[in-house]
Amino acid sequence: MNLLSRDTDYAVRALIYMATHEQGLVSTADLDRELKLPRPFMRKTLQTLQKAGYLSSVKGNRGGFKLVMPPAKIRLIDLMQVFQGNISLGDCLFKKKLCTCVATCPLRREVKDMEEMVTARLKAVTLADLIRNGK
Amino acid sequence: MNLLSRDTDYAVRALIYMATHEQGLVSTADLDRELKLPRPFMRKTLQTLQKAGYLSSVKGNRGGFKLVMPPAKIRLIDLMQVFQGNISLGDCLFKKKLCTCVATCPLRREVKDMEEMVTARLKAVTLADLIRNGK
DNA sequence: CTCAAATGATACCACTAAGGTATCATTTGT
DNA sequence: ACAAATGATACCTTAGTGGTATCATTTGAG
Repeated sequence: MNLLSRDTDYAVRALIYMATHEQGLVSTADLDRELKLPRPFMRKTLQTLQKAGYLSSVKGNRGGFKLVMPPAKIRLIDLMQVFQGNISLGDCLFKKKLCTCVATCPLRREVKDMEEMVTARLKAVTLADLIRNGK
Repeated sequence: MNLLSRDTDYAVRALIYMATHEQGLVSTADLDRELKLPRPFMRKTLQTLQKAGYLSSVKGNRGGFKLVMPPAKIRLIDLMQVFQGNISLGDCLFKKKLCTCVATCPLRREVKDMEEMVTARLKAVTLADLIRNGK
């Protein structure tokens, strides 16, 4: 299982790079060179980050992306939400016709508890934290 | 996302039923009637539980399954392991050629920490706990 | 002015795992 | 003898993930 999807992972890597190399615009090609990640995928990821308000973009030759949000304000949980939707550890099973059985609801309660622990942690972690811990 | 797979969920339901209705053998048909779950799927699940040592089985007419392990010894994490393999929140991304980038390893560390919180909790919960909390 | 280099938008593709079904063989109480 | 049960196993369908391709548009540099 994976708490983080590939999108989220790549996004974090890209953002860390951009935050620690403040030299104007960074293009997909640059990131490809630096991070060795599949280029078209990364491109899509950056576009998403731009739409979500983390990056500004400049089109045309010598164009690229630029980080426009301070790393301390970029929470891991928000990035996950952008790429993976709402975080939940007990997704679909709730919606279905299951859980009519009272006896198993404690199971759901357990899962819900764990979900809260995890989301609390995710809310606390920012890009700035990740950069700090990486040094 | 789902911490528990359907197998695990069904298994828990079945085991709770069998633990709280100690009346000899329980057949797939019985469980189908009681829990309203897809019968052939449940059957496969019970066979797996049998192979894993939680149930004994009797073939033939009037046959069925019987719980052979005390609920207090049945840990949620073990059931999950049976149906879902080793529990992990940061699976595949580790194995790949990623994570060469030092800067993002703090991300992995975060995930690992959360994974430890969750597994600690899962280890602590037994079928007996779930039954107790359901009353 | 032209062209290459970049993003915007979007459609498409392949693979895998999860959830579920079907079938045939075997056993056994009635 | 037969129906009712499990054992074993193969198959199917679907959705999500990871990834590619394409066309349009913009723009700095020669």
